[in-house]
Amino acid sequence: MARPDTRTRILDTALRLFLAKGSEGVAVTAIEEGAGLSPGSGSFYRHFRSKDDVLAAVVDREVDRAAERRVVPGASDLAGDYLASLSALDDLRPLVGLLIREGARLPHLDRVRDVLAEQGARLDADVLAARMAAGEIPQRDAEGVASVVLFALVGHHLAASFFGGPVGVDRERFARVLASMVES
Amino acid sequence: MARPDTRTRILDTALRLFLAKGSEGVAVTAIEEGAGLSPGSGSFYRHFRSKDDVLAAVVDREVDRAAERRVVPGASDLAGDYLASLSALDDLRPLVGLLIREGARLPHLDRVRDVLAEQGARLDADVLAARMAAGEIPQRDAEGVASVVLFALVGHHLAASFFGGPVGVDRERFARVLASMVES
DNA sequence: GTCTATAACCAGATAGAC
DNA sequence: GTCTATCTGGTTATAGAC
Repeated sequence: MARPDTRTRILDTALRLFLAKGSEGVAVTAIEEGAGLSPGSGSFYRHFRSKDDVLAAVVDREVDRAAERRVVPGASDLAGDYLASLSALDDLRPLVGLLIREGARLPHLDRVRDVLAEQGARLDADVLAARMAAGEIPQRDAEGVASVVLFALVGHHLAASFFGGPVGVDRERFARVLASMVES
Repeated sequence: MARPDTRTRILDTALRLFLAKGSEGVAVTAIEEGAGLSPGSGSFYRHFRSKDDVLAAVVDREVDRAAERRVVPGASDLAGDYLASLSALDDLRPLVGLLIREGARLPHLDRVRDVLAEQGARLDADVLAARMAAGEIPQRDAEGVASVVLFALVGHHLAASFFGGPVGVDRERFARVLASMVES
């Protein structure tokens, strides 16, 4: 595994530092240093026009990575579905981290939102409504249940992401309990 | 209602700007301007030693406000409880916003965590376990259910906070559905 | 306590040699 | 493509008059 090229090393370093300190708190000098370039040299600028430019490129790359992921279609049971969703959220972690730290300042916010929405689409109220109609799960406000499930999963993920580790019960147990609350 | 004193105006302005842009992105000049002082004058420094100092003071004030709030003890029904919890989270919004934007850079992080934990304590697994034992709600993994409830509420709140408005179903409906999922 | 003025510093970005 | 060196602008923070 050869050393990645300079552009890639800059992107990797920038992502890491932006997540740790926010883009405002990171000097181009520090990015150069982290990428193995001489700090203070303008070598960074042979690859990106500005710090905003590299932020946009970092976001683009993360969105691309997120978009590439194929969403597995409805698995066997609900608990499995929810566990898979938590894993999918894991993959989105760097992107979500950027979103949280940079807020509305992020470029391409529309595209980011689209990709996140697509990832969340599988937790659709329609699927729940169909299962309710089929009598597989109890009749309830399908849209409301979908909303509860979505926010429970996202909340669990955000807490783990924010505190840097698992919070509360582990994810298998979490998915199991959540499924049981939907199913009965 | 007289105009607040300068120190208070500085704190108010700093909170607003920090939430909007993050503390790194806010110049002391801008805080002075927002507080009705002449931008570029060092008048700010008659009240705070530095920008970090005012950040600490802003956090302190928000934590104090959060700590002052009395948590209403277990109300009549679960849905009412959950609705009250969402309102309590609303009050914490500025503090949570700071936490999200500033991350680990925040001073007094321990105290912040303590206050937030206290606010969340009412969603205790013990209460659920007692109701399960009393036969009021179905027997389930009480700790797991408490975790799901907590993250659902927090997730709902964070999404609303982040996107600047209600997301998905309204909170009454959300609380009602969540309660029904716990109760049956 | 607020102002004008300014010092000291640091970060973003560029020039030109190699 | 990377380096040394530097320009430039903006930000923190201070000095001293009022």
